[in-house]
Amino acid sequence: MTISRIAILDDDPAIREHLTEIVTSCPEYDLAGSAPTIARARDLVVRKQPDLVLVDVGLPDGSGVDFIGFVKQQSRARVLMITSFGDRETVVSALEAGADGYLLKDSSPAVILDGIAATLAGGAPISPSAASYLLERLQGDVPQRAQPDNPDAAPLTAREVELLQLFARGMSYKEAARALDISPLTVGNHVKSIYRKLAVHSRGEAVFAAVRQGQLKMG
Amino acid sequence: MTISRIAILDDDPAIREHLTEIVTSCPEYDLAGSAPTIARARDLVVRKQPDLVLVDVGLPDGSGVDFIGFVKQQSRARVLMITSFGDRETVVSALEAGADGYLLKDSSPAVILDGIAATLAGGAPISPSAASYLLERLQGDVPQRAQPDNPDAAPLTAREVELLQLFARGMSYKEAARALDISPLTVGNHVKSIYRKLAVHSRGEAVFAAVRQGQLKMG
DNA sequence: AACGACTTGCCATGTTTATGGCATGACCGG
DNA sequence: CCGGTCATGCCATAAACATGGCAAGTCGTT
Repeated sequence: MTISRIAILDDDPAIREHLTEIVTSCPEYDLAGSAPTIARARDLVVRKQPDLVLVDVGLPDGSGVDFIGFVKQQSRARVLMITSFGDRETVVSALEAGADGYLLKDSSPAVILDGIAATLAGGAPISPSAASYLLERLQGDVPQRAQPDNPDAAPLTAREVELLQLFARGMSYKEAARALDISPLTVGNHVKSIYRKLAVHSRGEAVFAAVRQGQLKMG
Repeated sequence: MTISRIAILDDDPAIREHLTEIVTSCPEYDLAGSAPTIARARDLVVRKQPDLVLVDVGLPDGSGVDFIGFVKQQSRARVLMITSFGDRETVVSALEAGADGYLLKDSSPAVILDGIAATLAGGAPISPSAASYLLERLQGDVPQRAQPDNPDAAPLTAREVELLQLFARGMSYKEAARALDISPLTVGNHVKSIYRKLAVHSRGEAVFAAVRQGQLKMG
């Protein structure tokens, strides 16, 4: 594993130093540079092409959020927000802009190091209080259809899902049977199971129910 | 601050014990109970009304994901997933179903304790590798697979969509006809139009195609 | 070894679909 | 006013489907 090169964007000298220490204390990270302003950070990113940029939000010459887009456009660097701004607006807009993680500044050095490692590994470290805004979105979009719970609960078997896919693509019993190399009569039996599990009585209803429950994906 | 009461749902006795130790080692948490199956966990949640439930995904009698809805419906407990299932599908569906956090089982006891505290405090602890799936959604801006566009492009009429909805809910021609107060024979004519427009030959295929094209919504 | 599940196979019967063609009235844009 | 689309209606038929019951072999779990 090669050494990862990290850049820092924060206007507070004390915090820059703090982050610098955290980064350089780790043998597998080098500091590619640190900048107090977005303007200088642009330079840094373009010239040094770091692997990861730690970004604050409140900068003298603008918001760190606006800087994210630049980074993503000009390099392949990952972006980890480390800031004290924990409001919904900032969190969501930063992540929408392409940030790969969002840590609050009260995070311990250990958490920050973990976060850096996770980001470089393709993960997305997000402080719990920030993540809750994400969930609001996700859950808000989907108004919670809680199923009335079939008594005969419904995990379809692989075979059954396979059949539903064929039906969704328009196959008849006979065609599906040929596709799976089984008897059309067996297809009928699988269909019985599917109908029982989904509590339905036709292929149209079954396909719909399966899609709704996420047991049948579209491609 | 009163003591928080926590319940555990996990089929592995060793893990139950592990989590029990973590929870009870902390003076501000009590163990409200632990269950190896969804069935027993339902009981637990209803009777003890814990403040937080730690839930695994792979249970003998179903997926922990399906259990989330029950918890949310029957109590005000928060739900923290602690599982080794880190795949996109599971993560997203769990969080959509209402989970308040998602930690992978390789998390250290300290991380789990932090996660429990954060969840009870209204936060949403999410392991970085799981959170990356959330960001995909947010940043992906819904990539919207572009359709190859049928030559006989297909805006279904209101009537046709109406019919498809009834089919998706399992109605036969006759039933749909009664529901719409038209002749079953007319239903057949609408079906012909639908099939032509969607280029399909069965209700199953039609429902699937319509859902995929966003012309048929689920509810 | 026994139990449950998934998968496979068959029979039989009544119902429903899929698809062709043909026709009327309403309505809208050119 | 004419052409097109929409919604409505009817006839007919071969094919496919929905559903019941029955059974054997392979699993993994108990």
